[in-house]
Amino acid sequence: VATRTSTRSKERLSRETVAQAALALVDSEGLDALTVRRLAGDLGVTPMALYWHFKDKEALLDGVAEAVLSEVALPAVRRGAWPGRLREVLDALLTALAAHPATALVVKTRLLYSDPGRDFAERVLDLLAEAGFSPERGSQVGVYALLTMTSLVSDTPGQSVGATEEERDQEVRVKWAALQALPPKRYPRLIDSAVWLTDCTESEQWLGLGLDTLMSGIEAEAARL
Amino acid sequence: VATRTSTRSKERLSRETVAQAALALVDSEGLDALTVRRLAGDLGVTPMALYWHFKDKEALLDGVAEAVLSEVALPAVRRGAWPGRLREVLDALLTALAAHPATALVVKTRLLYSDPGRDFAERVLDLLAEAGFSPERGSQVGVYALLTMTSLVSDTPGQSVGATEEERDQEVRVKWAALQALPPKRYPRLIDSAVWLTDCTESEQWLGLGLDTLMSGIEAEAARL
DNA sequence: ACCTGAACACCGTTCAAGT
DNA sequence: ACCTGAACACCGTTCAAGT
Repeated sequence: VATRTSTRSKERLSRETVAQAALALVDSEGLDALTVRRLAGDLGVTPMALYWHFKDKEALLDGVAEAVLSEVALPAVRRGAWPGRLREVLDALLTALAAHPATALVVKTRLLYSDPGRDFAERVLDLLAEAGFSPERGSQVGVYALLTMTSLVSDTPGQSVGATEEERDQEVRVKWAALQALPPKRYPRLIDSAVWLTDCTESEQWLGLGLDTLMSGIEAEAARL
Repeated sequence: VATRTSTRSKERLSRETVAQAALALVDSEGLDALTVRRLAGDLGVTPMALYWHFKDKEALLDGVAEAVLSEVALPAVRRGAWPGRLREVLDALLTALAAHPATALVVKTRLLYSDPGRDFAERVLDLLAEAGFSPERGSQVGVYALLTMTSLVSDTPGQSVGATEEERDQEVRVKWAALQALPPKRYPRLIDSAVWLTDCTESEQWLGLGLDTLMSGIEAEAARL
C-alpha cells in the first residue's frame, strides 16, 4: 500500500499529531497495521521517537480513542422525554464510531480515560437516572449500551477494514458459498439467511436496528422499575 | 506462573488435544498468552509441530472456538411461546461463554465455522422466523443477539483473565480512584457510579440484566412487525 | 526537550530435513 | 504421518547516547 502519510517534513511531533497519524493508519489499514514501528515509519521517524510522546503502546491507543471520542457531537441539553434524548446521545457516539470502525474495539475499553469520553458517559448516566434507574442499575445499563454501540460498528457483517474492495467481496463470497454448501436438511435457515449473515449492504439499516432494539430494551427495563 | 500443563508425556498430539490445551491456556492466562511458541512449550513440543495439526494460528483459534461451542448445552426442542424458548437457547450460549470468558472474543467471529456453532445459529434463526422476522431481519437480530452475548462476557466490568486476584483488585482500585479524583461539578454521576463502572460483584446479575434487556428489545421489535 | 542506535526478548511462518 | 532445526521478517521495549 506504500507510504500512507506523505513522509513528514521535519516538523516536531506532538501527542496530537502522533495520535492523529495513528488514527489515520487504523482507519485505512485496520487495527493490526498499527504497530509502533510502522507508525514511526509513516511519520518519518525512529520507532523510539514515539516513546517520548507516549509511555507505551497502550497510551498510544488511549490517544487514538480520545481522538475518536472528541468527534462525538453531543446534542445540546434540551427538554423532552428521556428516551428520545438518550437515543440522540447514543446516536452521536454511533456516528463517530461509524466514521472509524476499526477503532471501536479500542474505544470500548477506554471511554472513561478521556474528557470527551467522560462527558459522554456522564450524559448517559444522567439520562438513565432520569429514567428511574438506580446508580447501580444505571451503570450496568450504561455499560451495556456502550458495548452495543461498539459491537454494532466493530462487527458489522462483511466488514474488513484493511482490505481492498475486491478482497472484501471475495471474503464475503467464500463465506456465503460455505453456507450454501451445508446440508439443507440440517441447516435450512442458515442457507436461507446466508446473504445477510455474511454481508451487510445497508449499514444504516443495521445500525438503526441495533439502536432501536437497544432503546426498546432499555425502555422495557425502565418500565419494570 | 511456570508450566501449566504437566510437560506432556510422549503421546502423539491431535487436533483435539492441541485445541484443548489452547483453551486451557486461554482460560488460565488470557488470550494474549496464547502464542504458538508458548503453547508448543506447554505441550513439550517444537512450535512447528503445531503446524502439522493447524494450518496457521487462525485455524488454531477456530479450534478453540469450536471447543467452547461444543459445550453449549442446547435445550431440547419443545413447545411454548418463542420468547421463552429463545431465551433458553441464548442462555445456553451465555453459560458456555461465561465458563471461558477470554474466548468470547474468539467465538464471536467464528460461530458459523463449526457444527456446534451452526447448530446454535440454526436454532436461533428458526425461533426468530417463528417470531415473525423476515430472513433478512431475523439474520440481523440473530447477529445482534450473538454480539450481545459475547460482549456481556468479554467486557464484564473489572474482569481481567490473566491476572491474579490481587492484581485484578489493584487494577479496579486504581480505576475507581481515578474516577473519584474527577471534578464533582462536572462529573457527579461518574463519581457516584464509580463502584459499578469499574467492577462487577454480581456477575449473574450483570449477565441477567443483559439477557433481559436483549429479550425485551427483541420482543418489542417483533411486536412492531 | 526531543530524537537516534543498538540490543533484547519475543512473535508467526516457510522451507528443508529428519524418523 | 508426524515432528525437528534453522532461518526470516517482523513485534514492543530498555537503555545509553546524541543534539
